[in-house]
Amino acid sequence: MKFSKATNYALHTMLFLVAAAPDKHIGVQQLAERQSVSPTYLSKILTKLVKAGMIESASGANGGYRLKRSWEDISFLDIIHAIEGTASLFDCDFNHGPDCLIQLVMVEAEDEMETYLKNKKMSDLARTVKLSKISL
Amino acid sequence: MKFSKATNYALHTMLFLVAAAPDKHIGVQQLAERQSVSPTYLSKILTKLVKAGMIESASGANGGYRLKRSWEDISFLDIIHAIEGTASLFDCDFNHGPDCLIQLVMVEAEDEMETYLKNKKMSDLARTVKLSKISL
DNA sequence: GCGTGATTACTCGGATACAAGATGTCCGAGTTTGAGCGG
DNA sequence: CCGCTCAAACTCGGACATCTTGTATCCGAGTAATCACGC
Repeated sequence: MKFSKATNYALHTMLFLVAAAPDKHIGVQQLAERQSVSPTYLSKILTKLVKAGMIESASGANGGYRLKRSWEDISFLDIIHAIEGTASLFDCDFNHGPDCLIQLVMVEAEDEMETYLKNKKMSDLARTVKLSKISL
Repeated sequence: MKFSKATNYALHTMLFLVAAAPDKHIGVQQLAERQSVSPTYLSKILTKLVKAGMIESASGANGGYRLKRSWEDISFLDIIHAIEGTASLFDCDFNHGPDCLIQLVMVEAEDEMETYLKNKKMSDLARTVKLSKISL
């Protein structure tokens, strides 16, 4: 039970894009270098974000990744779901029927976390970054 | 990012003990049979709960597991922590210094879930079970 | 100067390798209960 | 009826096998910009 490193990479990449370059194409190499990951691996992760519609990629020289138009509303939850999938964190696959009390509690708990993450927008965070000049 | 099956087994076992037999020793075989797990594997899981001080084991004939005296206050979180460990779900192990904004958000989100789970006591759930006669 | 082709700098996607953790099994050792047996 | 021994039922813990998943690399293919060259 841990968030994967891939999620960490995705979150940091998105925060960087939102805070530093909302409209420019940034090459995977540059993005990977900041986080000490191999470019090919990061590319795999970012492909998921592309499929989720948050960013778009341009191939060829001077290519790279760029935010899509509607990036203002992207939340932490969006990114996490894109990387980790949307499946429930807990499944009681016994045959108690669908109303396993434990399952209900766990799903509730998960919802608590998710609503928090849903309300945390990347753009809010980016504003904080700019104000306090924190390095990414 | 998923809760392990072991957590599921642990939660169900605890709920069963609290709801059905708060003071008797129950053999691992019987507990394992209910959940279609091998007894040796379940025993490994329950050992963790023993070390966490929630239940105690008695060896020998008619042995088994039994709740400890102070079982009234056991929460979901206690059990989950005993099985999954108490480490944070997310760690940004870059060298941004300790105040990585993303890390802060994720820890906050985790706290949301944990406080919910901390307030869900097993004994509350057991009461519901008895009232509604739901099968475990 | 202008089109055309080659080169370069990129991303994309599949195949593959590797490591770690979750899951599950096996077996020997220790422990308690209870039955059997002899005095 | 009492006490001793022994077998049975049980848990404990370590060692091991297996499976899945996360992490990462490699490479061939495709694509867009740019450069070079010939007309």
